[in-house]
Parts: sequence; C-alpha cells; structure tokens
Amino acid sequence: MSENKNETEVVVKKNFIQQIIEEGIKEANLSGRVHTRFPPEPNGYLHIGHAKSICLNFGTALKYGGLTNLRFDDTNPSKEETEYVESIKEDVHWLGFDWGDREFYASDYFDKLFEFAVALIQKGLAYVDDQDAETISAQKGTPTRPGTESPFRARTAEENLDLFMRMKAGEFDEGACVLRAKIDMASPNMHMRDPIIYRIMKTPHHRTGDKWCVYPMYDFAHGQSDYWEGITHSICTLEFEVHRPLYDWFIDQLKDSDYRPRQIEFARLNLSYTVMSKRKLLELVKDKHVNGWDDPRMPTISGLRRRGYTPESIRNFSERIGVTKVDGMIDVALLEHSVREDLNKSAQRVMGVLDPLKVVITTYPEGLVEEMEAINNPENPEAGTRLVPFTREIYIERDDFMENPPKKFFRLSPGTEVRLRYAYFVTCTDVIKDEAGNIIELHCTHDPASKGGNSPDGRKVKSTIHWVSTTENVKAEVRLYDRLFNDEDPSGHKEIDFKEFMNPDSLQVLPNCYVEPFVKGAKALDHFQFERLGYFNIDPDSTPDTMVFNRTVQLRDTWSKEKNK
RNA sequence: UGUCCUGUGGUGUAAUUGGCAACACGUCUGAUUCUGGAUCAGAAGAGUCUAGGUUCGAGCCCUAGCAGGACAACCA
Repeated sequence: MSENKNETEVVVKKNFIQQIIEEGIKEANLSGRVHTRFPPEPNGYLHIGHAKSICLNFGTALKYGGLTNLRFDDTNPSKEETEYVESIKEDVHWLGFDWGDREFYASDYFDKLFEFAVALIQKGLAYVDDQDAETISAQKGTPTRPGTESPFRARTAEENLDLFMRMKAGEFDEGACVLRAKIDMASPNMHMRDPIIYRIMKTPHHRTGDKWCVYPMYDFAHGQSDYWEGITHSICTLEFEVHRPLYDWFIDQLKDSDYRPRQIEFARLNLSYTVMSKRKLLELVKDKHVNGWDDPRMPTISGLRRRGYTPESIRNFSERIGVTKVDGMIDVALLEHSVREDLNKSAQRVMGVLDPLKVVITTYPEGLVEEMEAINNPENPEAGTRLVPFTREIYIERDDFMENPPKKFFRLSPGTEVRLRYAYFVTCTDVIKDEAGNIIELHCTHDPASKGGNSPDGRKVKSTIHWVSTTENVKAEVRLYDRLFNDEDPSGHKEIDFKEFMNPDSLQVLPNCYVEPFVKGAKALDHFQFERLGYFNIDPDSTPDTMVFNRTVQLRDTWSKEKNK
C-alpha cells in the first residue's frame, strides 16, 4: 500500500460483508479466519468494476488480518489467453495489492475436479447425457414451469463411468454428450435442474495444452476451488445469487469437516456515462471507436492509468462508494472527485497554454530573460519552488482575453490590469487583428514594480492568468478527453444500441500547446497540474521531441457554470 | 404463473440493532486566496416504496401489497 503521508483517510462505516465477517468471528464458525480470493476469467482486460472487487477482496482480508488469493477462473479454453493473465496481474499490482505466492488457476484443479466428478457418478449423483444442447435446454423448462427428466438420467453408475472415461479419452465429438449433476428437474431454481458440469471441448488450453478435452463448467469449478484453497468468504456479484444453492450443494458433497466457504454477493459497479460489460468494451476496441483497451477514455484499469488516475484515487473511490446489494448507478463525478483530491495534494504545478494567443509586453526590454520563482505545490511546502523564464513575448490562453467582456469576466480585456502569475501586472493597450477580424496578438504594458506578482503599493487586481514564454518553452501535444457517451446509462435502452449514444467529441487533440520548460525530461505517466486548467499526465506516446499530455480531469470550474447561467 | 434479491435527499452510503434520519459527492451562499483551484464557514434538499398493525416510541419488528433486478449458454 502507498506510504504517501498525504494519504487520504476515507471514513466509511462497516458494510454488510464486514458485519457478516464479524458475526462469523464472534460465533467462531470460521475460527476467525478471513481468506478471500479475486477470481477473474482471463478473457479480457480489467475495468473499474473489477477494481471495486479487487479493493473489496484484498481490502477486507487486509482489514481482518487475512489473505487473498489471485485465482484465474480458466475453465473455458476457447476464450482465455495468457496475454490477459499478464495484464490482470499487472493491474492488480498497480492498484497496490499483492497476492504473495498464492497465484492459482482453476486449471490447477482439473485432476481433482475430474476425480470429484467420478465420485459423484459412483454415488449416483451424476450422469452422462447424450442429448444435444437444444434438447437439454428445452427439457430445462422455464423459470415458471418445471423441467422434464432426460431419458439418460437413469443410466447406471457403471455405464456413466465408462462413458465419462471415454469422453475424457476423446472418443466423442464436441457436443456429443455432457456430464450432468443429478439433482432435481422440478426445482424452482433453474440452476438445480441437473446442471451440466462437464462438456467436451477440443480446444487447447492456455495452460494445460491438449491434456484435456473435457472441461468443468464454472459452477462445478468455483466452489470446489474455494474449498480446496481454504477460502472463507467467496465474494461475487449479485447475478450469482441464484447459483448459491448449487455452490452449496457441491460443497456438501465434497466437504469432510466443519469448514465450508461461504458465498456472499454484492452489487456490481455501474458508472454513469459509461459501459462496463466486457462484451461492449471489446466491441469499442474491435470496431475502433477507441484506440485500444488502454485508451484513456476507457473505464479499464489500463485506460484509467493512462488517463492519469492514481491507484490511491481508485482505492479511495472504491472505499467511498461502499458495498451493498442495491443495484445502482454511481455518478462519474465521484470518481473525478477522487482523482482531484489525490492529485491536488501531490501534483507538481506547472504553467501550460493550450490555445495560445501571443502577447507582446511593449514596455519590457527585448532579449531579456528573467527567472520568476514559482511554487511547486501550494498544498505541500516541502515541494519547494522552481524558476520560470519570462520574456517580452509570451502566450496566454485565448479565452483569458475578451474584447467586450461581460460583467463577471475579470480576466484580461482592453484597459484592464491583470496579474501574470508569478511575473508582472500587465494592462492591455492594443488588440491586433488580421484582415478577417480575428485577434492575432495583444499588446500590453507592464508595471516593473510588480515583479514577482505583487505591487508595492498594495494595488489589487481582479485576476491572475497563466502564461508561457514564446521562446523559453516546450512545445507539446495535449489530448483532451470528455465522457465517451452522452447518455447517463448508454446500456439502459432496450431498443437502442449503446453506440448510438457515443459522444463524437470525446477526444480533442491540440497539437500546438506550450508548456514551461520545467516538464522537460519527465517520464511517461508523470502527473502535473497545469494551473487553472486541470490535471495532466504524460502519455506513453510522448517522445523527447514531442511531448504528449493527457488531460486527466479539469479543475473544478465555477466560472464555466457562471457563464452558462 | 415460480425461485432468489433489493427499495433511505439529485447520486452513493449510514443510523450504536426500537429512541425524533447522519456522512460523502453534487448544488447554492459567504469568507479567504497570486490557480474563478484548494481551504474555511454556512444553506437548501429525504421523513425512509405504499397501506395497515405491534409499541410510550418504527427506517429498523409483523401483515398485505407495489416497484425494480437476477435466473431458462455445453459462458463466467
């Protein structure tokens, strides 16, 4: 975990999972032990929803002095790849959590799982069904109508065992038959109607190669894996609620002591203005609506990292949103608040001009370069100061000037005096335009006595604006991001595809920006605050010749609200 | 004509397990400020899905409803 002494303590009351744990400790059912697991399927990149689960599993264990395993739920070789395993490990570590040497795979248990299936067959609790998928599905009935039993349900243990061995030996084609648990076709819970537990797949597995051609289903692997790893609290999302009786049923068949893992469900994270399903995220990537899984607009952990989010901000966010069983929608504003809060304390301040307008200080000597002392981080005096070069010609932000300002605009306009941050008071004397009437340059005078930013006569100015020297600077490309979708809940419209709600202006590239020289040599992912504009970090696309910055998030901006009144 | 889960300010969570609903984000004032940021002070905003009941007292307990969600992959 971060040792940052600025670390924010987010105070949150006990959630329902912690209450369950504490009751368990009181009753000593689990001898006070807490052991959780984070069980991703390696079939895609992790997103902010997984971050919630990671923080929950690792965070809960940490709180109660327990352990957390990382377990890859790799029971479906047709979807899973090693590439995803690596990215998942990187993301969990980046978030600040460590699973020690407890890196497991459901595929570690293929032998034991197979043995267990054999044991069920011998107990008469599993059978091989030769029917095709459609038939089996039809016999399942509906949620409101009971299913009917398979004609193969009554096969003898000997016959089932023989068939299952031959399935394993590869004698049958994919789909020819499956192994089913024999439970209750009339159960009101669909998952108890003789669920399929093994299917034939002649696809090589990313870890076990072609050793197997039969693979266990999720329901037949998850609880058993929990059991073998000694998991006490198996935390998963709400949609598995109806699986719990089956989870418990398998463990009942398996357990030989008082110990049993307990499945606890919580509501998955829904964030406003984004989509969270792997399928939809994959679609965005494949159809090139974004530039890859780590596009800074993506809600993936790799995307957020590239965007400039910090691990601590995500952990705090996760703490703040809490954990319940209520399906809701969290406002992205809360996520944004979490980064601002963290970056405000830690980010190096710097001046950068995104939309440059040239200003000539007509009263300032040509060729002179003065070094102005600037504060690196007002929230942290220990960060010290730096020198920013000031010259006769500078750039300011185009929208920091208005020729005909409204009443509440107190930046630069003809005749008004403003402060150039850490430099001088200046007054605009001339507005230079091209033939089309566009403002191309401003002329200002300066008050030499105000050097450093204060006038000895105590005179006040309404506003302070940022600037960058036209000669002493670093040229940069800046990428501005906006929400990917214009709709609060793009997936929430039954008849309309989520892509219909994409924001066409979610990416804006500004190729001609200027930043003060201080940023020279900064590394990819380094964070800065561009004063008055927002938090930015260095994109990995950055080269020593062209620096590329991503805007993580804007500063809070009461002026823009004022404007829209 | 099913099973399971869930209903608290705009949003998210809390309420010492029955004691006049708290916190965060957001919103709005004001102070302060060399970032229209941050900080500080304050305000508005729910009477807890509905209707009954128990109780001196109910967001918490009981009954009956209503609303939303999950479940019918050889996905996880």
